[in-house]
This record gives sequence, C-alpha cells and structure tokens, in this order.
Amino acid sequence: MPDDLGQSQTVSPKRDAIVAAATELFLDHGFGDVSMDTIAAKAEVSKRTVYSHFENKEQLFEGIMSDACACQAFLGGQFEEDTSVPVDPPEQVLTQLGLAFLGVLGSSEGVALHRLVMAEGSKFPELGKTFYEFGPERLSRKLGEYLEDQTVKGVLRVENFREAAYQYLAMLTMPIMMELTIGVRGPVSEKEIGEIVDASVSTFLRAFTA
Amino acid sequence: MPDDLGQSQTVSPKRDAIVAAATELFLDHGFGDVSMDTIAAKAEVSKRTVYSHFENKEQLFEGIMSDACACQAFLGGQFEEDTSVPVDPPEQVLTQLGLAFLGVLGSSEGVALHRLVMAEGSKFPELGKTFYEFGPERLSRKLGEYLEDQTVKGVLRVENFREAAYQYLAMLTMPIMMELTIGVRGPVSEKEIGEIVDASVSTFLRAFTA
DNA sequence: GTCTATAAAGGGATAGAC
DNA sequence: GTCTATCCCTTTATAGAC
Repeated sequence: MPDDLGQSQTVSPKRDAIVAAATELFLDHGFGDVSMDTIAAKAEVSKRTVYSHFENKEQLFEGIMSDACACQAFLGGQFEEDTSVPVDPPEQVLTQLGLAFLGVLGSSEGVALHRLVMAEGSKFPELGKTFYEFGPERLSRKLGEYLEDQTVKGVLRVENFREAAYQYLAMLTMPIMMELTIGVRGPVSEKEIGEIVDASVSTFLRAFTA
Repeated sequence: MPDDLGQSQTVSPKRDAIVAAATELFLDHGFGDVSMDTIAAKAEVSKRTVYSHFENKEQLFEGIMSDACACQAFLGGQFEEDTSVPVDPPEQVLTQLGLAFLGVLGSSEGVALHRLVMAEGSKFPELGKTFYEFGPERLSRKLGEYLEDQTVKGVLRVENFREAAYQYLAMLTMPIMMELTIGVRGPVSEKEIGEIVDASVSTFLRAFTA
C-alpha cells in the first residue's frame, strides 16, 4: 500500500526517488547484483538516507516488489476491476483479453517482473504469493466465471471452467514467455501478439464451442 | 560434453566432486548466493583446487549448467533419440509424451533448473539458448513432425504444426510451472500429473481431431 | 532527515610450498 | 594437482556531525 495518497502527509520526494531507482535497478539486475550504494547513487541520495527509510535491503526489495506485483494490471479491458461478468461473445472477449494480457506480459517490465519473481521466489516466498494472487490466480478466476456464464447460456460447452481458463492462458503465454524469460529474443511485436492471440482463440473455440 | 568417457584418460575424482557439489548448490541457491568457499567445502577440496580446474566462477557455472541442460532428457518415451516418427494414435502418443514430459519438468531438479535458467538468463545468454534448444525447441519440433504425419494420414486436422505442438505443450506445462517456479507449492503428485495430461489431451483432440 | 566517513564481514582470486 | 594462508575489493550497515 503506497502512502502517496497526496492528502495530508507531506510526501517525501527522496523516498520516491529511492523507490523509483530501486525498482528499476532490481528489475534490470536482480536482487543480488544491485548494491545499496548503487541505489543511493541512482536516486541521488546518500546511503544513510536509504537506511533511514528502509530497515534493510531485504525489506526494501520485498516492499517495493510487492507493490509492483499488486499494481500490475493483469486484467485487461473488460475484466478490469468491476466484478460484473462481460456479456459479449467469446471470440470478442477472448481476443480482447488476450491482447491486453500479452500487452502487459510481453512488455519489458512485465517480463522483467516475471523473471525476478521466479528468480528470487525461493528467497522471498511472500513475493511469489503476491504475484500469483494478483496475476494468474485473479485472471483465471475471472475468466472461469465468464466461461461458466457462457456455458450456462449454451454458447460454450465447458466442463471444468477453471481448468479451461488456465488452458487458454497457457496457450497465450507459452510461446512468448519461454523465449522471453530465457532471453533468446527481444520484445514482441504487435503483429506477433495478434497472431498468437488468434491462434489461441481459434484452438480454444474449436475445442469448447457448443 | 563431459570428458568422463572412462576410456584412456584418468578421470579426476576431485573434479567430479567439485562438479557434483557445484551443481547441487547452484540449483538450490542460484549463482549469486553460492560462494567458491562453499563449493570447495562441500566438495571437501581446497579452494585452490577448484581454481585449478576452472578458470573462474562464471566459467564453472556456465560449464556445469550447460551440461545439465544438454543432459536433460526432455523427450520422453517414443520421442527419445531416434528420428523416426511414432505411429501410434494421437491419444496414446500425446498421453505418453505428456506423462514423461511432466515427470521431468515437475521433478525437483527440473523445476530448479528451469528456475535457474530464467533467473540467470540475462547474465548467461548462452545458457538460455542451450536450455531452449535441448528442451522446448527439440520437443516441439518432434511433436510437430508427428502432428504433420497424423494430419497427412487424415487422423488429425492441424494447419500449423509447430504452433499446435506449442499449444499442447503449453497446456501441459502452465498449471505446474506457474505454481512451482513461484514456489507457491511443493512437488506434484502422480495423480495431479495424470489429471493435467488427461485434460490437455482431451482439449487438444477436441480441437484437432479430423 | 540528511550528509561524510568508516567499521565489520564476506567473497573472488592468487602466492608460494609441497 | 593440491594445500594453507592471504590479498584486495565490494558490500551491508552504522557513527557522529549538521
């Protein structure tokens, strides 16, 4: 929970600078390869100031990255925040969701965050849980609800909603994630994203259309 | 390529001990959190001996892990080494492949290796390429060939073979990988693996059976 | 709160003897 | 090839002045 609600308290610009610097550095180089000196230098602040705002390096890392996970808007378009289930036909909903999802996941920040969570997952279990909860967990639940609704309406014929949601997300994610996290290639073009989404929607609908 | 072919050269047991110790330590704790002292101690060897066998820490890590990637038998059962395409019906081949694949991927070593490659991918690009080539790349190519053969025979109706192969592998992998690499849960039971494979085969065949 | 300066510890790599 | 001992640098974290 960030405290920069801009209400009563005077927000510390130094603290913001530290957070910004640390976030970027951690995402780029990982926990172990970023020193407190580097963070202080990039934030243009003395190291002592960093320690006056954060207990130690671990706490700084975990606090910042948990926020980053929670702020990740993994739900695109119609799945945003409201709890209402979309009513548009599957092809449209799945396509929109896919484009938004891959837009976030395939971005350089998305990949970096993902990689970081996996890399430091064993050292920071809480971070992994936060990421999982705000990301895949939430999205698959929402999508599952939509699939259930469409099945009840007779448009789709899905048996295990959550499972099918996972399968769709899996098809979307895999080709990019694999290559990206391993670093075999650079960022993904809009065109490629479109092709992946089309292919996934196509396969999913062929399997689950009533 | 390991040089312990047991032919003419006298293999160094010290070196083997170093390799074994380093492999286990790196898989468990990552590159940054393992010191040369720790490796030497676990191998019951002096640190100088480590440096007489390996140039430096980076070279030790990359050499060992590349071997680990190359030795990963990611191709299960019928896809082993021979280049011949299996002839059994899709349900059987896909199920066998899935069980073997998840058996390797879901094992503690498989997860650790995967996590390590992702974590250090930006620091050791060659490692990522090796992993990708011997893992997903090879497997999806083999599976693609099989799908093409079955399509020619009129059993399946696949258009983009490689893409469909990826989709199947994606459905297999995702539910486990996500939770495992993030550390949300422990190892996967045989029963769960069976369920995931069944669900993936079912969806795939519903989408692609002629 | 913020700075400069420094303490305390650990890790990568090497020297030199055997 | 192997060992003990050690150099040198980086890094986390803190002391004390302003």
